[in-house]
Amino acid sequence: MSRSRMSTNPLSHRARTGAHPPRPKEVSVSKTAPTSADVAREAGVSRATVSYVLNNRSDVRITPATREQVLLAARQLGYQPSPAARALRAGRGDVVLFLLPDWDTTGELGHFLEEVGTLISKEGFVCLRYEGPQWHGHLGSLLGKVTAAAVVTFSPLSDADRDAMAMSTIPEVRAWLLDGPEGHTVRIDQATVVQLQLDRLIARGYRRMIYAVIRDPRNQRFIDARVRAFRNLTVAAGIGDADVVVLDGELDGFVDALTAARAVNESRIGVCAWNDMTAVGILSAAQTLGISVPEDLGVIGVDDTPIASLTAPPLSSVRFDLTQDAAVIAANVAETLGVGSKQPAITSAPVTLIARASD
Amino acid sequence: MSRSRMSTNPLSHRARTGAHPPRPKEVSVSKTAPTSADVAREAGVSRATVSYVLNNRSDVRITPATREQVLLAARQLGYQPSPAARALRAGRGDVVLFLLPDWDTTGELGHFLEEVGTLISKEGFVCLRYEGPQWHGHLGSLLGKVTAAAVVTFSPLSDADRDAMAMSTIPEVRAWLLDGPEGHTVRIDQATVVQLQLDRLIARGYRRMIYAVIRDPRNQRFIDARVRAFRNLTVAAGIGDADVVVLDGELDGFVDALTAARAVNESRIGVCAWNDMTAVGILSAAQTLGISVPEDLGVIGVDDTPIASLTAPPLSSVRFDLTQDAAVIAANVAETLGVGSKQPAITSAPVTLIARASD
DNA sequence: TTGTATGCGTTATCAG
DNA sequence: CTGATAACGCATACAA
Repeated sequence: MSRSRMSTNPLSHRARTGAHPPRPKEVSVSKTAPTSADVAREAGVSRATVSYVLNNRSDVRITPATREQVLLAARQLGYQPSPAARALRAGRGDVVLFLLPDWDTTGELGHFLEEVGTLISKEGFVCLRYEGPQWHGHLGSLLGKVTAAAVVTFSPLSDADRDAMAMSTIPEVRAWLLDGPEGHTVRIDQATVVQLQLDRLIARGYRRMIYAVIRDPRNQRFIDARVRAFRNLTVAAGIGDADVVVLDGELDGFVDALTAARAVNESRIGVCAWNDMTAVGILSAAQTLGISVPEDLGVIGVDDTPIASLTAPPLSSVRFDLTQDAAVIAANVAETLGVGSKQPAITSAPVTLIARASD
Repeated sequence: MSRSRMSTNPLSHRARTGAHPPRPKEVSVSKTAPTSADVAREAGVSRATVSYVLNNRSDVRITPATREQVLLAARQLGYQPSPAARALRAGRGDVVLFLLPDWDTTGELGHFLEEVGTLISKEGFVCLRYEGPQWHGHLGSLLGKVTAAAVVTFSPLSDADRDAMAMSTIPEVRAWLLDGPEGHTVRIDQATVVQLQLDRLIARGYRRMIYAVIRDPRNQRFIDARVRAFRNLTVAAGIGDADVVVLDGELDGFVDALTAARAVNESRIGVCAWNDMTAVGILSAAQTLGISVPEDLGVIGVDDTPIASLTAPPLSSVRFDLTQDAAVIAANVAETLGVGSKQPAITSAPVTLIARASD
């Protein structure tokens, strides 16, 4: 564990800590935030009374007059309780930390996160995101800087991070969209996604299938799961002519792949695309080669992104809805935090196919 | 009287606190995190010494032996300093809060945010994002829950939020990508983006221009700025036949718009698209209508997203690079935090056109 | 060089 | 019902 105190200059942040310098206690415009003691003085009561009023506790009875005094003083001074002091006193903060993998948080996943955040905020907590690849391996440092009430992870942590997490007393809530073996975690069933694509293509008369995916290390785990599902499902469906093509993000590669596939034989090809962008590449390659969609080739994307409505022909796509899962995660967090009331049943995300013209 | 009664004795600290809550304090597996006092006891030194060693202060000299003792004890106990206590003591926390508008943080903007985060983390702070539309109007509540060292805003705050910000003692750093009038803030010059599109199209021989944009309230301010630039620039370039079409995200609308444009006359049309997705719509509409690109119609997108390489033909696109701006913002934050060393010159984001086959 | 005492702002407890 | 006061964990002048 890194015990380095980082480069924080010990002198600089002494600027506002009034340990030494004589503090001019004036009601006038001062740069230091007012404390509950200031409010108490202004209202002519004790600090305890201020605390009682501001936290409006039901087990203590305060004279309405006193209460008003306190409220007024607090408003006048613009009093805001110090989160640091509260956290120190309470033993935990009000921040729920989202540890996001290097995923694309646009679209459905973004909604999911927002939904969870909204739900949790109802319990008086605030959800902050730590995003990008930067935090990997530095979780310990992070936890040393922010007083978190809980950490929500969306994928397994690295060894170092897991250790840091275990070392701390902060609870981890797992919202693993992929890796959860069972139970207390959300699962998007990747096999269902592929199955919907295949079922549709089979229903439309395709007998020859290709799984097309753009190489992307960020999503490797998801990709692996889907490819596995594709292999299993095609075998189960008795489709012998199934293939997986891995591409990089250039049109040429798509054209080549399609050319090669057509060279084998000219039968109609059904393409299960990893996502909508991959599907766009397939459509473009087909156009380039003069292959007509959906007459000679069908393609179905995943995610139902806005672009699916803008291709020619418009793209059929599989979408999943994480709304229910958001509620599950929020409930898990609430329970972990000891503020939960209800416990929604565990559901798996509804997955549906949005049919458009690409087949 | 009782004032003098309770002197903080490092030894009695634990022993005598058990007045009310009988807290069993064992060295064994306890759920509470170890404190610096625990480390001190374990190492057989005072709390001050522990603090000195752990913050490795240069103005105090510690016996190497003692230092090792402390370090060892800290490691053994898995000691992690409490952020809450540090924040309370220091008067400010180590969290820099990014207040993100409801923007798409994929692509270049995402890189920008990561870059800023990485830079700031070098100064010992951590950047957390508060994302989505949810926080608008609730900034006060947020600031009451997290001990932030600074808040970085990317667009103007609402009145309520601005008041809350002003009420607090937390400094606001403005990284307004669009609204900054001048000076201390980052600016993506929207006019330059449009200019690059137009220059290219003019160079390729187009004399009739259309600005195409997909309706999106989230980006309205950016859209307005670009449309304004388009109008000004086409007038300045002596292009009389310039038009702006606002679409929603369905292919039909694109087809209709292009049909209408071709109905006026059959001259070649240059399309400045709001972004790559809009450009995809244009390409699809052209394909649907049998208009060949780039022979009869040219289109240039913005953002140079991965999809630009996957259309048929591949899409020319304008990209901007916010790396330098990230450094500027990071420096601003550092300066505000009083930890900054250098002050990079203010630059505006380099904007370039990536030429592909769509013209 | 190390130990002692104090305060940061909040809340809980208990005596008036 | 109110007032005084003890912690929470850390950092640091100052004394030894």
